[in-house]
Order: sequence, then C-alpha cells, then structure tokens
Amino acid sequence: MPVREGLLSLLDEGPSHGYQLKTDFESATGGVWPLNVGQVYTTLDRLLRDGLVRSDEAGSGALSVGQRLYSITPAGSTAVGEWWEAVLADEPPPRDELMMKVLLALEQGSDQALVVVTRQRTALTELLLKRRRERRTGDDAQSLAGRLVTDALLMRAEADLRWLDLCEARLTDAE
Amino acid sequence: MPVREGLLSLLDEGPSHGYQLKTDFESATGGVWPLNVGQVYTTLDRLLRDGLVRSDEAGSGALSVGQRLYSITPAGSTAVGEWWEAVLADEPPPRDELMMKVLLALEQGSDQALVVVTRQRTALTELLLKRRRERRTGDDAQSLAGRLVTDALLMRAEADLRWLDLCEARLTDAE
DNA sequence: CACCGCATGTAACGTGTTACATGATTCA
DNA sequence: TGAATCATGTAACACGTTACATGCGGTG
Repeated sequence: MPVREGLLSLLDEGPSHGYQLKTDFESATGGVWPLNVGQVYTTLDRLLRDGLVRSDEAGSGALSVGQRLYSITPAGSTAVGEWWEAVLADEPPPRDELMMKVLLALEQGSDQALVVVTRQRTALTELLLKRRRERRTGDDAQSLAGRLVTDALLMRAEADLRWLDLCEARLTDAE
Repeated sequence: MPVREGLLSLLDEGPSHGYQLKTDFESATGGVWPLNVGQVYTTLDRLLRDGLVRSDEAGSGALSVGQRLYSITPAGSTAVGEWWEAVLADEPPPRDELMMKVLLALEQGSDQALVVVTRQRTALTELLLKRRRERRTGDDAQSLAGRLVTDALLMRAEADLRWLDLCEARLTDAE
C-alpha cells in the first residue's frame, strides 16, 4: 500500500514523470527504501486505471520525446487527503515477523522459544549499537527526513529489544 | 511471508489438515491475527508446489471422507530450521506506514507534517490507553502467547508514540 | 428441519518485486 | 566512442486476501 499512496502524494505536489518520482520517493524517505523504477510504472498504471492519475502525452513544451507527464486528478487529490486523515488501523495489528517467529517457536515448546529469543536479541543488540553509532556520526550531514528515519528505526529496535527481554522473563518464569 | 512459514512450522510439529491449521495458527498468535481458511489452502498448494509439504489422500485410517492430511517433507523441515535461525534483515528496513505517512507529509511542508504527526499521536495515545487497560484486566485469563502479543503491541505503540514526540520536537525546532 | 461448525477447495484480484528490453542524452 | 544516467515500459511471479461454492455431521 505505501508505494501507491506515496506516489500519489508526490504527484499531489505537482505533475512529474516516472523516473523523477522514483528519485523523489527515495530522497523523501531518506534513502533507506530503494524503489525499483519498474514498480513506479506498474503502480502508475494502476493509478491510471483507477482514475486517480492522468497522463499527458509528450510533444509540446519542455518534454523530450518519449517522456510522459503524470498529473493527479481531483479524485486522486481527494484520495490523498483521506489518506492523510486516516489513522492507522489497530484492529488486525500488522503481522510482524519477529512476533510471529517467537510465537510459533513457543508453540513448539518454551525451550525452542528461548533459543529463538536469545538469537534474535543478540542480532538486535548489534543492530542497535550500529544504529546508535550511525546517529552520532552522521547527524549534521543528514537531512531532516534522514534524521527522522534514523530515529524511527532506533525506537523500533529498542522496542523490539525490550519486548524480547520481556519474553525471556515470561518464558523463564513459566518453566 | 509469515503465513507460509507459520503453516510450515505448525506442520513441523506433526501432520495436520487445513482447517486444523487455521485454528492452530490463530490460537498460536493469541487470536489477534484471524486467518481466512481459503488462504490456508492456497498457501498449502504453494508449499506442495515447492515440495516442502506432502499431502496424503484420505481413505484408510481415522480420516473422514474428503479429508486430506498434510505432512512436512524433509526439505520442509530444513526450511523451517533455517527460518528459526535466520535473523531479521535490517538492510531495507520494513516499510512502515506510519513512517511513510509522516515522511511524505514532510515532503509537502513541515506544517503538513505537524498536522499529520499530531493527528496520529492523538489516535495512538488512545490506543495505548486501551491496550494498557486490556493488559491490566485480562492478564490471568490469557495464555502465555496472548500475554506476549499484548506486550508486543504495547511496546510498539509506545515506541511509535515516542517517535512522534521526537518528530514534533524536530519539526518545531526546524521552523 | 434448519442452523452451525467442520472441512475442502476455486477464482479472482490487489500490491509488491524483479528481470528484462529499449532508447535518448550527456560527458569523459 | 563508450559508459553512465535518464527515461519508459512489459512480463512474470510471489504473497496476501476475499468471496464464493460445496458437502458432511451434529444439535436445538
């Protein structure tokens, strides 16, 4: 879902063409989420199909041959507006791989769960250190977006780590 | 990805049939992730196709007519083992909708970003309170899995909230 | 009997993802 | 000239998701 809405929101700032959208998307997300160009075009096709985007043929103006300019339609603008306003659904919480792994391991016995928890925690601890280093070093050079992304990943990693600790406590209690 | 691996890991405990797998999957995850039965069968088909699972026709034994028994193959067991050992990839971090929304809003101006951040935080705060209540009330009745899920969702929500606070601070600083 | 839970599956669709093919422009 | 980047697109596939159709069995 995010790619679709992402492109739409970028087009809401003004018309653009496919390749530019790829670049914009990546820079907007601080470069952490590379986006295959092909996907931009397939997604644009779907947006065209749904009437949220309009495509102007090249020809007059500053466009080179073979260039297409995509613009958002009123329906598209509405959709973006609704997306901004929508709050994230809590009801079926997003399926998370870490959670699933631990829960399914638990299904096979608390010893297996403990093994998995321990292994994941080791990896996560390293990752956390790495990210903290990254934050300290590259702070000034990064864009605001880049800094926010770093923060988010850090918060997430810390939360996961805290959860794994809790898991271990509960698992050892249960034994 | 999780559904596939989930069913496979359940089958690693012993043969089962489709409907049972649905039930097991849901109980293993504390009931927060409902799973459409149809998806179990489509996923099982894909596992069959990949040779990770074998399907025994009904007939002899305790099976009623129309029942199929699915068992894991050696290749399947290997795959599950590798899944347990694998640590989560950090390199392209999972695309997160909350993050994307804020980052794309930022692309449209820090005022728009602030609006989005505020709205999401309001909703998240309510959600957090709701989850804390849930945890306090239903603690004894819940299974270990259920408790772990509650914990995880709570840690996540807290992390997101912390991040939103950070966002607001950075955004107001930047103005 | 009618309904509900168990049980199996198919068809269709949506998004994300990759690999591949093609050509224009720019610059060393 | 040759390589890199800009630019467009197609084909194929993976997974998740839903809606739908079918039938058996037990219980009120």
